[in-house]
Amino acid sequence: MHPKVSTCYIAAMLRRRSTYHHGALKEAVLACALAHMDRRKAADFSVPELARELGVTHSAVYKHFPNKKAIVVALAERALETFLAFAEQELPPPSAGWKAHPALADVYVRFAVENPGLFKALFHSALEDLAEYTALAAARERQFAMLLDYFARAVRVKKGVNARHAALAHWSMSHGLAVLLVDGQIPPGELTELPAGDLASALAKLLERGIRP
Amino acid sequence: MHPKVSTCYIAAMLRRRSTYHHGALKEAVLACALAHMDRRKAADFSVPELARELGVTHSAVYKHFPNKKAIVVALAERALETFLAFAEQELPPPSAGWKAHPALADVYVRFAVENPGLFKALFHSALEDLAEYTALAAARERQFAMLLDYFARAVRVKKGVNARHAALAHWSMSHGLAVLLVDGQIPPGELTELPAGDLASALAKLLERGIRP
DNA sequence: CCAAAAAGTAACAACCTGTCACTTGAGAGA
DNA sequence: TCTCTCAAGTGACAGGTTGTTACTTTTTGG
Repeated sequence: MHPKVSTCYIAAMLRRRSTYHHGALKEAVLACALAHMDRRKAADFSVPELARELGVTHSAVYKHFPNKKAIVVALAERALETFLAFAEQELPPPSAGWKAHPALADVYVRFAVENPGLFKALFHSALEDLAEYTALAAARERQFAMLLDYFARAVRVKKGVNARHAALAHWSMSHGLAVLLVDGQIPPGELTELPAGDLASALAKLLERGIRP
Repeated sequence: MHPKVSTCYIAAMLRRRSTYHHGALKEAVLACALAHMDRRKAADFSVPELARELGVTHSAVYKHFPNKKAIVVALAERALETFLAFAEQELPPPSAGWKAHPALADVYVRFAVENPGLFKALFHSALEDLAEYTALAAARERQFAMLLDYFARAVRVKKGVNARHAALAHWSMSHGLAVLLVDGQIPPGELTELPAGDLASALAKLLERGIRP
């Protein structure tokens, strides 16, 4: 959908453009910004640098986005869409019950590792105050609620266990692993002994087996 | 040790200083930067703004720190010290075995929530490339290793369970909860039903009890 | 007491965010 | 086809930030 290749493609197209207007700058800016967030760990980019790579003045970018924050917001919206599509494609239906949990944790972590830029955009510090972006704020709220709901369904709840708290625990576990991997605090090779493509569920099992006598 | 009050105190002292040199600017800059990182979620600050609050030219700051990164590094070093002191004061000795785990998770999360600025400094994006700050890099490496070691000791390891992986799972859980709380993704009131001052351990127990049939 | 070093200042360069007046060209309607 | 309008791009600018440099002031050690 938004492969990294497209950046170079669009950029090249732009550079040898013969027409004054190309009509693809908005998309190109998003792709380029995402590429930067994917590559650099700093989770940031500079508008003039994007514009330079796209062979355009930085003012042109501001014709499509009111400010830099809007670019991050657009990426975050895209991140929500992408995650949703990924989850729908990979996850068993919620009716699958607690067995679905490892899959959800795994999908969460894999999404982050395979799309570090989108993941960082979703939790970018520029999104702290979304007052003027109520659409994204609502969407993110909804998505987090849905996530927690899914986690809660996936958890087999014993009596006395608050399902929401258990869901928060699972979210914490998945999010922590995702963040530590994306930030490079846990080196990628660290988990190679675990079943490939199932890191989170494997860790969850370890946690479950290891914690009690 | 480094209370938030000291910022105002030092700043006031500086503002009505009669002497040309006050000899406390370095400390004042650190306190002021920490205050900013505590207050604002953005985990960032601007050197001129700090200097303005301290009644000093921004160039003066650069007499004490070669660059902005060095300020973050100094805060990160302080974070390591503070966390270590906090942990030593709060934790049972490693020989306590698996029973220590909930305490460690709890200490980790409480440290983050009570010292959001220090916690953010420790994982600040400016620390990505620590090539020229080998001291901090080594210290952080050591500390993370120690943390994982402690987690590993705290986990009761059954046969077939890789202790390091189990420790990573616990770190992920603690870190994820800390990040989500500090970033405000989990509202502070969300966990009020859980035993106060023992959030992480309560969640770990939920995780343990909830995951399996 | 004085000379050197420490600490602060002012001015500067380079970059980034964002704005504005202006220009260009593409497409719609007569 | 011609023209008019408006979206899209340009260059110049203002103000903020990082960091440097040459200069000034104060402290301090011999």
